[in-house]
Amino acid sequence: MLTNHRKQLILDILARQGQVVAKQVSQDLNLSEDTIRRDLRELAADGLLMRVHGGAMPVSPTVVPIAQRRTMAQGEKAALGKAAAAQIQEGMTVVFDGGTSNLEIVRHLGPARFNAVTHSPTIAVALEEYPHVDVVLIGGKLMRHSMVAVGALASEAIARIRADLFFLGVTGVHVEEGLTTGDMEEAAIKRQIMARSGETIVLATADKIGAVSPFRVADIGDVASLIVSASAPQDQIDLLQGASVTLTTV
Amino acid sequence: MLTNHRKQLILDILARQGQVVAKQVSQDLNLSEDTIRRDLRELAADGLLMRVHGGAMPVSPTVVPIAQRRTMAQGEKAALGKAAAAQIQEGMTVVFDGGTSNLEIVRHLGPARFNAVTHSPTIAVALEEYPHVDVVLIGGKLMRHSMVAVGALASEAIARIRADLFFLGVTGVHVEEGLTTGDMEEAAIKRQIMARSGETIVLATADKIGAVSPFRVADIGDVASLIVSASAPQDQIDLLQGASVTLTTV
DNA sequence: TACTTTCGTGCAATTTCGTGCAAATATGGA
DNA sequence: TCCATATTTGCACGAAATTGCACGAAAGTA
Repeated sequence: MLTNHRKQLILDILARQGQVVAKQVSQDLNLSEDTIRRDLRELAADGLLMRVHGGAMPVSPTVVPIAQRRTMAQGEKAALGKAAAAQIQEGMTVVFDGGTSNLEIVRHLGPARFNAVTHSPTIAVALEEYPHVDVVLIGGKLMRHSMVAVGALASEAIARIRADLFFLGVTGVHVEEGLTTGDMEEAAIKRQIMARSGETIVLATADKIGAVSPFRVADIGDVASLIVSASAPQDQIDLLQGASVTLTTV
Repeated sequence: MLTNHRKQLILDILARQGQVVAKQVSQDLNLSEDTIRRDLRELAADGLLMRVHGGAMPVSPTVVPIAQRRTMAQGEKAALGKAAAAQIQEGMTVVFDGGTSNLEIVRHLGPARFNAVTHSPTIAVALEEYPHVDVVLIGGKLMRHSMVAVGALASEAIARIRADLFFLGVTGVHVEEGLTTGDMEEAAIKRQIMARSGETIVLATADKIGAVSPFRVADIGDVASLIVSASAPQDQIDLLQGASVTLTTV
């Protein structure tokens, strides 16, 4: 590993997350903390960041407009994405379903190295900016509106995968009708990925709670965890709490 | 091994991986580190790269290789893309390789209905806005910088395809060295797609004419047509006209 | 205050760098 | 063809850079 390359990496992390933790980086790169601290000192001497106890912060808010905008404009989906991204641990294999909610997870990924699997080219493109994440793309016929690969090709590829985590995207979350989506092919693929994954997590914005779409993917009890927006109607949240699922509201 | 050839190779590695490690290159090419270091020194003197301890980095510290290439040769690529898009006929099955040139083809697609196949999620996303085009995505392990799927998964999927047309992307077009690219896996996939396609068309911007990258995809005579920028050096164009290939300059 | 974590400095081990030099190879002219 | 010259390559060796560790100081936490 080249020193300059490592420094760029540190600046990348800073730009993306708004902070750098020396210990974290040293573990990620498998180097001593001394080395990382030396880098931080030198970068600080160049005015590229500001040292703080434990790591570093951006030198000024305007230098990292991207990172700041992200933390400032935290809409409902961004908050859900952040909570979901926190579930990803070093070394995991994680499947990302398509959809804007899952895209929001990718936008809030931390520094953990893991293997990503997705059948959504949109998600794959978004993952490009994380050099420490290995990406496997699932191919197949692309659905027109949802932009996810389905069909026999996708099915075969998924059969080869064993994942730890699956972020499932649905258009309806209903206590009795379960998790539903608008296309039969997509529902089938989602079911198949669930079967190949250790845990399934569903992100649901307020508008999806209590909604029902034509095709059922699974029952609510089939997923390990449900991350819902706290802005959803209280009565719907109460109903979900009756179901046998870990409910997280953000 | 020619000195200039080796230097070109080093620049290619730099563009592809964003860094060059002297030790690594010397082992790959079975040469002493001294030789590689000398090359690096000379390339640095020409301002083509920046020396760092252990190897070299791009001249601009924050340059992302793929992003750089995206902004390069804007008008030239658009013209090439337009000419290539005109080759697509109603009902065809067309494979799009990755790369910015092929992205430009997608941006200039006409109204013809056809089936698109691609192993590049970037291309797939760009195809979304054409509702009359059916898209099949080829999955696999995603290469870091070029963002195309490779490996066994991709290979198996390609084996199922029969296409009429293949828009091949390469980083080097040389009369004697043929069509070359910077990664072995990618070269293998490209070859396989060629074998499954009726006709192969190569788009080449001026900077690729006469260039040679480490891994050969095919000979120039193996492709049906070559669409090159008229702004390429005349002597290089003359050389290509001697080859047995349909040459279109735009 | 007591305890833990992080910081900075000095130091030694390792890696990489630059230069000089000699051998091998390529070039060019008689 | 043969010889002189220029270029390229590999090696040796001292210099410089990088890295990890030790240890006392400083900062943060309860």
